[in-house]
Amino acid sequence: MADVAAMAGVSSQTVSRVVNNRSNVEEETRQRVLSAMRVLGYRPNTAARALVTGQFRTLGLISFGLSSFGNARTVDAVTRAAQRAGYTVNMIAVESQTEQAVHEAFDQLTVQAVDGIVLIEAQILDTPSLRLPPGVPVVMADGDVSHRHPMVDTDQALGARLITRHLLDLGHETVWHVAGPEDSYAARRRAESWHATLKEAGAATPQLLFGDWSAASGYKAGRELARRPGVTAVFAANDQMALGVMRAMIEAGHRVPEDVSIAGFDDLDESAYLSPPLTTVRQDFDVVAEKIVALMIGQIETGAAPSATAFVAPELVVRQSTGAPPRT
Amino acid sequence: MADVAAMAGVSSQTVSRVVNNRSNVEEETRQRVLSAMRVLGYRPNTAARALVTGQFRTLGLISFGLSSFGNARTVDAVTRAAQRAGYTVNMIAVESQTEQAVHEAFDQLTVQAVDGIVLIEAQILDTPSLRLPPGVPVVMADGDVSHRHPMVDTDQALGARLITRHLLDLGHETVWHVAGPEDSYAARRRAESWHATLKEAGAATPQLLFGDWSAASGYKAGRELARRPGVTAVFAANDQMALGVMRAMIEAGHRVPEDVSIAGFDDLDESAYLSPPLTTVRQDFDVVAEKIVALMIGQIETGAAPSATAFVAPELVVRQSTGAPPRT
DNA sequence: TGATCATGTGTTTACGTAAACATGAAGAAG
DNA sequence: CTTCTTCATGTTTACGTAAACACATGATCA
Repeated sequence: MADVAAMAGVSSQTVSRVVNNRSNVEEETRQRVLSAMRVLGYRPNTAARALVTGQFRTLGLISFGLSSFGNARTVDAVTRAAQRAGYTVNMIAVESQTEQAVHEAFDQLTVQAVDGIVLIEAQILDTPSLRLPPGVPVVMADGDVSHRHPMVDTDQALGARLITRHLLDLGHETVWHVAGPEDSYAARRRAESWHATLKEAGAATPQLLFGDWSAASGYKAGRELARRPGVTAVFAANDQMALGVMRAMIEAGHRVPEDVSIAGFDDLDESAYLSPPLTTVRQDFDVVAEKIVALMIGQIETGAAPSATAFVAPELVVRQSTGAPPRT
Repeated sequence: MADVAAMAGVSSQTVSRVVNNRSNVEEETRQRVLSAMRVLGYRPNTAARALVTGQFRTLGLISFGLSSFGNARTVDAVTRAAQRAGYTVNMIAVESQTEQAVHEAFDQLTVQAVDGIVLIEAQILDTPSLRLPPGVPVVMADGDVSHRHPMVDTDQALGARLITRHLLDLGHETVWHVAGPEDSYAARRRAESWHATLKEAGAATPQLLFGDWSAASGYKAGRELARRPGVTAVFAANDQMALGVMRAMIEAGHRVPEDVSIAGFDDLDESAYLSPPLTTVRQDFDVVAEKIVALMIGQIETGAAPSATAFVAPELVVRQSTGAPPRT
């Protein structure tokens, strides 16, 4: 910076003003500084800048890994949204979903310089015990509404209702559900809404099965369901598990959708090309990410901590894995 | 830090020594400082530390998005490997795969403070024109061997050979190939190896089809192949495209694998649960990531720029989507 | 015994930037 | 014509840390 200043024949403070686009610099001087910057290949030193401003223009992102499609899409979308807002994303993948691990991640991020933290796919943690570093804004991309941090999420309840109603409307007497892990808010909300929708419709509420979002766990649940007579409709809490259920059903000799209808949740890019193509609920991850980043930046720049909660509506996508129940 | 020093009755320099685990601090003093740190909730300021050391303990990661499974797995694995090595990862998702965009990403990362840059899924760029900022180590996770940067990758050629040989050994006269995009090194290497393997075996070398890694593009290619008589074996350059090909074949009334064998590349978690389960080649992303990070950190800490290239062997996974050709 | 050395600690300084304050010149208002 | 503004720019300082150097103290060696 000193070199640039010398070359342009101004003080370093003027260079700083040009770099930060301050108004009170004469156009001619600005040009002189800019060309000196170009010639010398000047790059501002983020560390020094952060030291003096206390801002890093970086968001911390804590997630539980990218193997689940939903997480990967959310991480991707948040990263892009943050970039558009001029922020960089510092990602931390937490191995196990324990409070201890999340805690360490927070520590690492606040030690590492971030202006705010986005927590994705929050498992159900004893959050009061998570003494988060004060002063660091947090936004959750899943989690309990009662948290003292703003939260943005797909309207899981609406999605589950849409898919359950769709199956009931096709004439199925009831709908079985393969839920996500018990300690996931998203999984819980989907399951609760499925249950409520069945009750509203006066349908029986079959026993819940649990998976861990993976196709393997869906397959396991599917084998159990395949053995059970009278199962004509299954709603899996995500597409990966739906895929596993479908495989198990087909292996057991059931036809989809003639003998059993199967629906998922997420709408992977691949889901339209499964055999048969999967009926599912599409989440708009981009909109969720936009809102997360907007809330985040609002908090960072105003200092306020709005306790806002935003839900984004998902959309039912009917394909060929669901149909009318077999006539008995 | 000054507060901690005052509380422990030492100089700030001694606190610094404790924080950095220097040897020459008396045990008793160390304990006094540590407890003062705990009491005051002291967190070192990364910006100040980086300013004075010139190190950020952060890796920049440039990728073209997480929608392709291979990328997502690589990003995930690199992040975890970096974390184990005490580094944080700063992720940048490049929208379009142009030199311009990659260039901007580099700029953003060097302005943002990183010690090194990992470039994933490098498209074929006119790299000489990419005047990368000097002094910042770069490791590529795909790309041309001739680059002046170290590269780590799965042995694409071996993988393609394994799968092509597998299909030939089953008795197929030849194997069709749906390649990834033309400007991808990985896609090109897989296609070249497929071609060479066919030639070695004296088999015909059918016309190449191209996709863009997505299931949709695989479906499109599959519809074309389904119309063509005599296609008994298809090797798609990744599992997502294989899925699309499979769907197209099934829609066209071909049975898999009785009429046509289909194989992929990557081994998604889901691939074992497709109908039928997909024969594919498993890449060991974790090992690739480990090597990337090791090379990266080696460069950062020694300052040397080894022009190393490491290939990680993939593994053939035979499932039910491939079988003997139909008897004519 | 004195010189040399290792060890634990303190003091001073530099890192690169932006905020706060200071200055001088040109224009506006009275 | 004076005084007050406004604007463009320069000067000084602070941010929090670690490196470099300095200084005691006690141990080790010839």
